[in-house]
Parts: sequence; C-alpha cells; structure tokens
Amino acid sequence: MEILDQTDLKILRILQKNAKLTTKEIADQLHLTASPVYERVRRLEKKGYIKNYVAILNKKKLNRPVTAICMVSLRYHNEGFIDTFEHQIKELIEVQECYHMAGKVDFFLKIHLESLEEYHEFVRTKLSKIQNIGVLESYFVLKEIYNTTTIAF
Amino acid sequence: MEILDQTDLKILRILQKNAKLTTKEIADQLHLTASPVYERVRRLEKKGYIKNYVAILNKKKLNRPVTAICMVSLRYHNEGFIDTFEHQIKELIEVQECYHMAGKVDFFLKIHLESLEEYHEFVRTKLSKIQNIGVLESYFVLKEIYNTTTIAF
DNA sequence: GGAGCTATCAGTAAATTTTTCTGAATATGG
DNA sequence: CCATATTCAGAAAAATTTACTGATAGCTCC
Repeated sequence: MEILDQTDLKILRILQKNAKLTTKEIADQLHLTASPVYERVRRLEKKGYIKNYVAILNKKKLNRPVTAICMVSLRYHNEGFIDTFEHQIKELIEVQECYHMAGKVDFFLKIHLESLEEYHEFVRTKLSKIQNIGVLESYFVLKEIYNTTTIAF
Repeated sequence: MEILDQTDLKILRILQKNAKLTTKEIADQLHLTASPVYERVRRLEKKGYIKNYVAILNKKKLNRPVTAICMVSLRYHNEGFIDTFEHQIKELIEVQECYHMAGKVDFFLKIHLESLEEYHEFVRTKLSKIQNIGVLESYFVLKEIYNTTTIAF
C-alpha cells in the first residue's frame, strides 16, 4: 500500500476526531465489516499515517488557564546557537509547541501556565536564562475560539 | 470526587501521552489492579477532565507540509464585528487553531496547507473575503522543533 | 477472452480487554 | 469507638481485539 484510497482517508478522518470508536462502529459508518477496518487501521499505524493516540485534557480544570504566545528572535544566528536554543527549549515543561519560523521572528512558542504571575516567573527564571535571545514579544490568549488537533484533507 | 489525588493525576499524565494503554498496563505502572484504574478513568471522563480521545496524524504524509501562523487585527472592534469574525473563521477548514488575543494583534491563527501557493489562494479567496480585517501578518514554520498535545501539571 | 496474481472483504473463533458486581480493607468524622 | 464513605482486589460476564481462512472482484499479461 503506497497510496491511500477513500476508505483509508475516511478512517483517518474518523479516528482523528474520536479514537475511542470500536472497529465495528467505524465499519458500520463505512458499510463494511470489522475485519477490513481492523486491518486498515493496523496498516495506517504501521505506515506512520497515525503517529499516536492521546487523551485531550481540560486545561482549565487542571489549573492551566493561561495560554501565552511568545515570539523570540535570536541575537546571533550561527548554527550552533540555533541548535542550543532548540535543546534548551525542549527542557521547559511549560512549552507545548515550539517552531523555528521564517520571517522577522526566529521562534514561536505556545506556553500553558497557571497564572500571569507564573508567566513572569517563567520568563525571569527560565527563558531569560537562555543565552542569545534578542527580542521577546509576549501575547496572551483572551479566548480560545477554535482549537482542534485535526487536519483537513 | 471534587479534588483529584495523586493517582488521578498520574493516570491523566499517562493517558495524555498514550491513550491506547489498557487499564491493566496503567494499573501495573501504578501498582494497582485494573478495577480502580478503570473506575477512575470513567470518573475523570465524566467529570470533564478528559475532553476526548483522538488519533494524531502525520501531516506530511497526508500532504499538509506547510504550517502558517497568521496574526490578524481588525479595523473596528465592536462586539458584533468580533463575533462575526469568530463565526467566519470557524468555517475555514484549513484553520486548526484560532485565539482572540490581548495585545497589538487581535487574532492568532494556525493553518495547515498543501503548499505556499495554497496559502496564497487561502488568503486571496477566503481570508480576504472576511470583512473588517485591518492588518494581516503571515509567518511560516521552517521546522517543528517541539509539538505536543500534553500539558504539564 | 481467460489464466494467474493480487488486493479486499466477510465470517469465525480464540485471546484479550472492558465492564459490572461483590466483599474486604482503610480511612473519616462525629 | 462506632458508623459511614471511599478505595481497592478479585472474579465473572460482556464486548472487543486479533488472527486466520476462504471467497470475490479487479488487474495484468499473454
């Protein structure tokens, strides 16, 4: 299987919305029996189309109501500096996402915290300890309008 | 159960990394049997600590290798305009996340696409059709350094 | 058009997991 | 110290997963 057919795509669309459906339930939606659905899911996992299965938790109930976005620019852009930055960012447990960007900022971070005070502490004791940061711009989420893990295809 | 004990927190930490573990496997990690773990998971779902279970797919294999970040500012900030914007954004299937921000930009979007050309088309035929957009800044992800759905707690 | 090959599917049965229930042990609070 | 509530282990039933078999359809090359 090098290319996916419509059935494979449908299965992926279903699973990225709800991974707790049984193969039988998926099969019913696709007018198939459980066997082919089971085999296709296994194949999609093995081939790497499905990276993993996760539970999505309620941030607010777990006392992480603050989401901050950080735009970071480095002072120097040697390869070594960039790699070092990447390594150090991965150590910070508050960071959920980090991207190396094209444009006027170098890195983009999404961070989940308990409070604005904790953000202050995060910047003071962790981010600012990282060498070579030039510019740091902070933004805060007022309201989550839309947030999904699915991709459209 | 109004408050979570350490066992509940451990279960949540495990499930947000791997939702395919059996209750038995989780129980072994916690030195318990399957029954209490099963009951706790059910309770955590029911109480809303677990929002849902999803499969995380491989964007690149599904031909969505381009991630763009959009910063949007509105021209006018009446309540009606903001609500309208929110509604219209939710219709755009390319948008995976949208946040209303505090600061010099109003909205933050994360978008997954097939190519840079498709981004051009997305802005031309969809974003620019939304009324009242003042400033639009685009950034592109060069490299995904870190990207998880987990939160630290 | 037909033989041979491949891919996909349905059906079945065993293995595993989920789910429910019961009773024991431990903590809690008057 | 007793009564109550909570949490847990264990067992058994229900459901699902997993592996296997054979049938069918589509495709390719003669």
